[in-house]
Amino acid sequence: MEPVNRLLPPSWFEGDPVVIAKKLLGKTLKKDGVSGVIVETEAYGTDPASHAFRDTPRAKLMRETHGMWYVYFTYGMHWCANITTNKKGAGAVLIRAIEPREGIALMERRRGTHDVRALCSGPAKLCQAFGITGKDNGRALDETFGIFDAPEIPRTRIEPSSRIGIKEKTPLPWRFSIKHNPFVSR
DNA sequence: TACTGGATTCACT
DNA sequence: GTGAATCCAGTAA
Repeated sequence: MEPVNRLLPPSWFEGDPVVIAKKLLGKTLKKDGVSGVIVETEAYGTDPASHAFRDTPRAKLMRETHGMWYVYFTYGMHWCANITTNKKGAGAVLIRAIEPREGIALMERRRGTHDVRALCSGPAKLCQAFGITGKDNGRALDETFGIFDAPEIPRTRIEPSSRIGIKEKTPLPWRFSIKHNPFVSR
């Protein structure tokens, strides 16, 4: 049994992104006094839906690191936070939703809402609530911005996701979420 | 250099 | 359910 509230080391993120994505559920994300429990993740490898599908500069982190933050900008206004995973092949896990725990007042200010369920129920929402931006891209996970162990082992459901993934009929990416949790996206 | 479309969210109908 | 917001990485020329 692993000790509770331990900062997960980079080696913890070395492996198959699908496996890591599932194991991340129930773990705690902490950043500068704000924290919450991860309730939804998505795994990306080298499938067509993944940035690493092509060998581009942006995907360098996914191809060459594990246990680091990969933060990218999308739709002209949103940030999305991933953790790189796979040492041998490209991989990353997108954090899609979080159940807020600490620093809720700060999250509410950043998000401009008092609806707790709307604070982190989406990849771009949680980045706004946690103050995650492009400045965090390429950072190593540490005590101030990292993933911590949690005692509970959540029940999960597994489903194929992403419009691209479905359209291209690829098995990836895979989305994982804690069953019946009200803080998941959609 | 000039498009094109996106791992999203929100307001509006 | 639909469309706008809005910037950047990637691609084509």
